[in-house]
Amino acid sequence: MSENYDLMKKIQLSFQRLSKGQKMIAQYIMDNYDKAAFMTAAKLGEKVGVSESTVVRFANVLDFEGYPQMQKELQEMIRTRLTTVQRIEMSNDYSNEENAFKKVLKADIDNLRITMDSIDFRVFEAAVKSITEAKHVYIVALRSSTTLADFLGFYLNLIRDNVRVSSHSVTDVFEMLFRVDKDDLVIGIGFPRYASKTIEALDYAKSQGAKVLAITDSVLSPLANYADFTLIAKSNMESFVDSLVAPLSLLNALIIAVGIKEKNTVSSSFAKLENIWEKYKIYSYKGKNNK
Amino acid sequence: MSENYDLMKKIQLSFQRLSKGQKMIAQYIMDNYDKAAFMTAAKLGEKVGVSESTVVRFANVLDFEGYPQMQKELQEMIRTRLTTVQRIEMSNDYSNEENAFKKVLKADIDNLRITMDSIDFRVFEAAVKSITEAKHVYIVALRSSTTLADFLGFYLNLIRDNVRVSSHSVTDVFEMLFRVDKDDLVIGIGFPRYASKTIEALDYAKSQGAKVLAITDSVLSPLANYADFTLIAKSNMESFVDSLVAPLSLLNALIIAVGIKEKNTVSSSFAKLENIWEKYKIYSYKGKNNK
DNA sequence: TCAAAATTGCAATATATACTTCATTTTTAC
DNA sequence: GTAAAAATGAAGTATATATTGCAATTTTGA
Repeated sequence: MSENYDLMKKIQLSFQRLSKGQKMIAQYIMDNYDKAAFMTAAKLGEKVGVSESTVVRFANVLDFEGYPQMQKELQEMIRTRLTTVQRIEMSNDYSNEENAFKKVLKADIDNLRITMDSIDFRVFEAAVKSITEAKHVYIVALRSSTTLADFLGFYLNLIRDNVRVSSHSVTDVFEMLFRVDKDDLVIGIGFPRYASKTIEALDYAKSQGAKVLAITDSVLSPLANYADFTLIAKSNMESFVDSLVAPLSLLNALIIAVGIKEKNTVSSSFAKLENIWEKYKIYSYKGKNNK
Repeated sequence: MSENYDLMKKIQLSFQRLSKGQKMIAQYIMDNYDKAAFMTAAKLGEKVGVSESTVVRFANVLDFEGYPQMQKELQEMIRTRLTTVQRIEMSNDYSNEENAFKKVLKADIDNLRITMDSIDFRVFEAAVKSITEAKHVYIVALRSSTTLADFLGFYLNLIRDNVRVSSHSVTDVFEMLFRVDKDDLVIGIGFPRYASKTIEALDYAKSQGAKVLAITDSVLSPLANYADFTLIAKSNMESFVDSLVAPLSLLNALIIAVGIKEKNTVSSSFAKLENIWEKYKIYSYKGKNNK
């Protein structure tokens, strides 16, 4: 995965022995390589507050023959960051099925990006905390979201006790939530079209004083109304399939965050978790090699 | 999602009324904007096989004052494509939990990218074809992969009849496959650590002459040994959680491809599928608006 | 605190890049 | 098939950009 990040490394390695002005240039390039790559020596100097000459000399210090050579490497770096994904986006050739396939994956990548850029991390942190602190955790989801609930439940159960998942049959939901109280957390997962039973379940949970975490696709989602915390993951897809890719990734992050937090806690599940980590390695190793 | 793709649109709109040489330039820029953005007029001309003058005139035709102005817009376009994802990759700041969260999503984006870049599309096409042509489709998956199987089964069932999914209990698998024959397709989904029951099931299916499609993480996967087609989706994750994000996206693509194919086929399920598309729109619309 | 060394900015110079003219070739329309 | 119109490339010119010498300033180390 690590390609030719050589220039950045080079700058970092040289950083100590640079002059003050050159350090400013180095810092700017590291923080804004995407802009710097397109600037002339003069503009870059102006931006940093240093003369054109200093910029040129900076390039020399880094063993470049001149500024244009350094610039070229910056540009090459940017180019390698523009992967196939973006190229497809640009391409006009939507004719064949291959691109159609790639467009689906690209749409999912976009969903992930948007999710990543728009997450409110304080909410995420609060969600992690509430999962670790709750006496019982209940996961409620219906229709296609059940797959997400199963996944989340599977891993949370490895990490901590008292995690329950609503099964596919609708009548179970309220039975499951019958004893929910203020020390519990109810996680509701729902994406369009939102199942009304899920909403009702969250409503009930809230009325019983339980904490409610909603995982859905928008702050306008009906699930958000009944939630103490709402985590947003995009699920747009230009077809009849609801893409649960971004929500799934969000759950990955959530599970890992909870895992890390639990790992640092002296608790009964600690040894168990350690076990799982260990186990995972073994599995992975065997799995990859037994052809 | 559509930002300032104006330049590309501009080129597309103008395309018809361009001269032959200019069309070549236009085509090159659309296909290689990432390279073009860094070229001088002379180099671009050389690459396309046209004179520097023609390149400059091309910029003029597109209403730019000169070549540098056009180049600037190309560069701006590239900049907007470098999203947070890549910037995090560059950033040295791995200290806080927020970045840790983003790293999980980033890892999933990478998984998707690798999956997208490495898929053998002929296999994908063959897989789609075999799904549409099979008399019965059986989906076999165990452990955490069951969530994927449920998802795939849910949607394939909307599109066509005779789709069966192995449930969570292991004994069911062979009962389910009891009547499998050469006109059937068995889809096996398995990621490390590969469940041996899944492998045995595929082995059995093959011995009965059924077609076998494996969805797994590597050509070296044991599932691949028994498969007629193997679709690869990366599931690497630097933690105890197996990320099923890329596999899920692959299934999205598969489902949509099958859907499109079925849509164009005169068959009993056609009307049903149309119905689903229609339904989806209604759901989506209602879903988004009923606050 | 002071002098040597290093760094810097200005301005002159050199180079790279873009633009334009004009003669030649290609395309278009009858 | 032919002439007018359009497009093109070569070469010269103009402009933008980079480099460097030098004097002024800042930093370093005793």
